Parts: sequence; C-alpha cells; structure tokens
Amino acid sequence: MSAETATNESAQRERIEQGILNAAEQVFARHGYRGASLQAIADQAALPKANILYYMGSKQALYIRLLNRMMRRWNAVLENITPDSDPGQVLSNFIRTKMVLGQRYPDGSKLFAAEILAGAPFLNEYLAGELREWVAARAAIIRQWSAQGRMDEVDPRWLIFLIWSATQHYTEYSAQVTRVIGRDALDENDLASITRFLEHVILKGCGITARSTVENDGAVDS
Amino acid sequence: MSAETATNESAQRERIEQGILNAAEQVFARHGYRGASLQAIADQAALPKANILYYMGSKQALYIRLLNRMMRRWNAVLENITPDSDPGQVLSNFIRTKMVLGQRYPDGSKLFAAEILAGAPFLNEYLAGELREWVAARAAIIRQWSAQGRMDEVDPRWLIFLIWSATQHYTEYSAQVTRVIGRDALDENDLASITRFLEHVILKGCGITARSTVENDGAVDS
DNA sequence: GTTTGTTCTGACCGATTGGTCAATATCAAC
DNA sequence: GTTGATATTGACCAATCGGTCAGAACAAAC
Repeated sequence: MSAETATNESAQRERIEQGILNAAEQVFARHGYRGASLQAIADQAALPKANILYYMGSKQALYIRLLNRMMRRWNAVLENITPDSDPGQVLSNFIRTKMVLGQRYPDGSKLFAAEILAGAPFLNEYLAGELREWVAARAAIIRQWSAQGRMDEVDPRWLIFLIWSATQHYTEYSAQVTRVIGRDALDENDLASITRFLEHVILKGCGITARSTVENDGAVDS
Repeated sequence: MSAETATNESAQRERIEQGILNAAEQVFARHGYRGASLQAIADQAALPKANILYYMGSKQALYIRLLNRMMRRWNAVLENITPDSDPGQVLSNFIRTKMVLGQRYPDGSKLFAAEILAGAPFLNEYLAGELREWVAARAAIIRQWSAQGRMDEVDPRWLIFLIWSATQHYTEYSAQVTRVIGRDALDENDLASITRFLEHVILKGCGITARSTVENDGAVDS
C-alpha cells in the first residue's frame, strides 16, 4: 500500500502512518507547504515531532507522499470513455464523480489547490505529462462528438476546466460558500441541488438535450 | 488613498508603499499568510527587511492592507443591476468583468484564494456580512427573472458561484492550465476564446437565448 | 550652521523552523 | 533471559522567523 517502502509493514505501523498522513494533509491544506510546520502536524497527530520525522523522513518526503496519494484517488475519474459513449451520460457522470471526490477528500483537494497556487513546484512533471495526456485524450473524443453533431462545437479543454473549477469550488472555497449562504456546512440537500444545477446548465449549455432514458448507470454515489 | 493614515503623504512615500504592497502581494499569493516571510517580501521589493516594517508596521497589518486593497477592486462588479435589466447582458457582462479582473490582478486574486483555503480567518466578517448581502441582493433579482420566465428556474446562488469559480480558475490555477495546454501563458486569443465559451454555455444553460441586438454596452474590456 | 523631524538600516532579541542523535523502551525470536 | 531489531522521544543544532531599537543619514526651516 505504501508508496516507497516495499511490502509487509505491520498493521500497527500502517495505522500510525495513516494517522500522520491525515494530520499532515489537514495542516498542509490550510497553510501550504511553507506555511505548515512539523510541530503543527505533530500536534494534530498527537505525536512527538521527532516521531513524525522517524516515520516520514523529512517534510518534503511527507508532502510528496500526500501529493501521490491524492493523485491516485483521481485515477478512476472518467476512465472508460469512448467515441461511442453518450455525451450526456459521460459529462453527467464526470460532474457527479468530481463532486463526490471533492466531498470525500476535502483536505487532499485543498492541498492540491495550495500546491498549484504556489506555482506547482512539485507537480510540474505530472501536470505537463500524465495530466496533459489525460486531457488531450478526452478532448479528442469530445471533439468527435461535436463533429458528429451530438453536441455544440465548444473547445473541449475549456469544458473540462469548467467542470473541474465548478465542482472543486465547493470544496476549496467551502469557507467562502458556507459564510455567504449563512450555514455551517453544506448538507446532502445542498450538494444534490448543486449537482443538479451543474448538470442542467452544463449539459444544456453544450447543446446536449436527449440524455438516454437510463437515468444514471455508473455514477459514483456518496 | 492609503488605508489607515489620514491624508497627504508625499508622492515618494506613496511610490515606496505601492512597491512594497506589490512585492508582498506576490509572496503572499504564492505561499499564503504563514508561508510568506518578511525577508522574502523585502528581497522581492529590493529593500531591507527593517524598512518593510517601518512602512507597514507588522506582517499582519501589511496583509490586511492587501486584503482591503483587493476588496476595493471588486466593488465595481455587477453594481447596477435591476429587475428590468436584460439577464443575458448582465450575465455576459458579469463573466467578462470577472475574467478581466482576474487577469488584471492575478496576485491579488491568488492571495484571496489562499486566504479562503486557510479558512478565511481575516475575512470572516466580510464574507458573512458585506459579501453575503451582495449575493442575496443579486440572487433576489435573478429569481425575479426566472419567475418572469426570462430564464430557467435555477438557484441563483449556485449560478453566481459557477461564474466566480469558472472565471477565477484561469487566474488561480494558471500554473495548471498553462502546463496542461502546453503553453507558457494564456494569450489574448485564449482569453477571448474562454470568455466566449463561458458566455455560450452559461447563458444557453440558463435558458437565455435572445440577448438584445446590442452586442455589448457597458462591458469592461482589456 | 544649527535645529527638528522624517527616513533608513545594521545589529540584535527571543521564539520557532526543519532536522539530528543518543539514549531509552518495546518486542518477538530463540 | 538474552539478543537484535524496531520504536520512541527529549535534548540539542544552526538557520530563520517577526519584531525592536539605537543611531546614522537626510531633508527643509530658521
């Protein structure tokens, strides 16, 4: 399971490491790489500071491990998409999956956001490599859909960014959203309402009307 | 002009203060409040560290001054909107203004984003007060438009958040966007293309078709 | 040229930073 | 119960943190 070390760590060690990772994720999410201190992470994990370094080696190694963990969680998104797929179902599924993912890993998402705000010093290769390929492949398929008249002619890159930004907003800007609507946190109703809104606007905005009779086949649910 | 001190500062002082503010905005934008160091700000401003404190008093005072400066820049957005306004023109204008604003003040926008990621400790009152009123007022007008059948029945709060997030994305996630599309920076063509895309999808997605014959009356242009 | 007020900055402060290390504690294997 | 590996952590390190301060430099007034 672990990133670098090879194999059978005791369950005990695994539990401690996960505790540290979760504590660190919280602190890095709020304050970014530079702003997070090992002492704050240690306090959050209820462990001595030296213990954090014993398990993680260094601040940078800990941080990179968190980035990798978060990247792995996104691997499942929009994995099987073909030119034959139904555009409405794919986009709808994309929106829902992204919403659920943000709610499931709020700290990890914020950590990613902070990393990118900082200029993505540790994510350079990933963004310009793996992720660019990911986007290019999906963009090509979307362009085919447009060419076939199954949806409007829109730049698929901007469409992908639109779905990313619109869904991520409710995790990364949760502090703003909750204060503006005057609530402590978003509940299930809010999230369902937001998801329905985004599906309505984006699908309709892309000229996708028909959505097959099947309401939802492979969507991730909370 | 300045925030706290009363009146006539010499032009010399004004120039130096602006230099410090711009340097600090850059550092705070990348690393957040905790992650930014006065030394890094001083280096960026090409001034001794003690000089920064002489002009700004403290790190916190400097930071708050930057937040206020950025809030002032947003005051003009969507100011005159009435139930009689044309929904298409208003939303279109909103999208364009927000896009231009983000491109004009990228560091200020990122600073804001970092503040909200950190849980908005310094913006609590603003978000729950001034900004909430702002959103509520506009939401009420949008709801009237829906009731009059001039656009779809959508939750206006989610619509406002959608425009915020979709436009801000290209400033705050510029590091990701540029690497994914394989370019050093977004140029005028990209921005025009993105703006057109967002207008198309959001207006159409909200069931706004007709847009008055006037192409664009009061929009901010770059 | 002295005075007065502002600007400027190197030197310094206690606190905190990421990280090391030696000493101790814990544990399973024999 | 002895042994060897792993786990734990207080004490410590140089570097950096935000902030203070005394005094040098500077300008305009008289």
